[in-house]
Amino acid sequence: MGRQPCCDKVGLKKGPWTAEEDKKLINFILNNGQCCWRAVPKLAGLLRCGKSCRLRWTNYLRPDLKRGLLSEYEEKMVIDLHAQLGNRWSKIASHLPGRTDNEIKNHWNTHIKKKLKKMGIDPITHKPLSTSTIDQTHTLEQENQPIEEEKNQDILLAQMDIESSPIDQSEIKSEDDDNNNNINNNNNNTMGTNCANNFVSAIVEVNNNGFCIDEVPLIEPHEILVQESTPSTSSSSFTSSPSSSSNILEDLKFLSSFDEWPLMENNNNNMGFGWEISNDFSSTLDFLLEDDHSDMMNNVTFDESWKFEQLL
DNA sequence: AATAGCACCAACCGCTCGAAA
DNA sequence: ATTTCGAGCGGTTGGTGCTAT
Repeated sequence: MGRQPCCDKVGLKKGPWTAEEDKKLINFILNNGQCCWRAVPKLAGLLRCGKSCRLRWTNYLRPDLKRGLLSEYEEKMVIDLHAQLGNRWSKIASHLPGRTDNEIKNHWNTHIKKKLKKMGIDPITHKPLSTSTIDQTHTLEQENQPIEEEKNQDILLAQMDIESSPIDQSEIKSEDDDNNNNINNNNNNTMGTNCANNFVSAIVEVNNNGFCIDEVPLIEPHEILVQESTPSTSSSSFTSSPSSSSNILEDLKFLSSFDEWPLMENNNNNMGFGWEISNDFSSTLDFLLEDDHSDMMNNVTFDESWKFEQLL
C-alpha cells in the first residue's frame, strides 16, 4: 500500500528559495494563517511541495525567529540540554525561543562538537574522552593551554557531587518507548549522567567565570529581549512580547533600522552567509514594510500573529 | 590567479506518529 | 481495524563562500 508522497514532485522546484518565493509564502501565510501545508503551494502560487514551504516558514521566515550565531548563553543551554536530552533537537529548540531545531542541530554539528572535542569531552556522552581517543590536534592544543585544562579538571572534580537537573526527567521518559537509535543513546546518556550533567556544569562554570546555567531559570518567550548590541538606537529594546507590542509593523520598522543586526555576532569573520542572511532578511522586512503590504501588517498585532499556529 | 579543501548553513529525504476518515 | 494524510523529527546532502597552498 504505502503512503503517497507529500506532493507530486514532478515539475516542482527544489533548492534555495528566491526572494520572490519568500514573498509569496509570507504574503499567503499573513493573509491566511498556517493551514494545510499541502495546499499552501498551490494557493500561494508556488512550485514547491508543502513540506518545503513549511520548512521554509518554520526555519527561516517566521517573524519570531532570531538570526545570527547562537550567543554564548544559548550555546551553554544547548550543551546542557543535549547532555540530558540527546539529539532531540526540537526539544532542545523548545527551550531556546526564536531558535529552530535545524539551526541548533547545525550549530551543534559545526561548532559545539568541535569545541567539546577540543576540551576533551565526548560530544555524544558528554563524558571526558579517554586520552587515547583525543586526537593529536587536541594534544598539541593542550600543550598550549595547560592552565585552562587544569582549571577544567579541578572544577570538574568539584562539580561531580553536585546534583544538577534543570530538565524534568519525566520529559525524557514520557515520550520515548520507541526503538530509535538516537533515543537509545539519549537514554544511555540520561542513565549515565549524573556525571555527564555535572561535567557540563563544569564546562559552563569554567567558561563563564562562575556563572552556572543550572542556576538560571529557563526563559519564557515573553521574557526575551533582543540583545542591545546595536549602536545609538540601543536605548530602546525590541521585545517579542505580545503584551508589550501592539503592532508588528512598528517592530519590524524598528528592526529594519538595523541593517546589520543579523550580523551582530558575525561581524568579525565576515562570512558570506552573514551577508546572505542579512540580505534575505532585509528583503523580507522590506517586503513587509512595502506600502502594498503595510496595511496587512498594520492589522496584524503580535497577539494575532502569534495565533498563526502557536509560533513559539 | 587558480584551485583544492574546508566550513557553514539551508534544504531535502525518509521515517514515525497521531488524528481523521 | 485499517488506511490515509498532515505534520514533525533527525540525519544527510548540496551549494556557496572562505582559506590555504
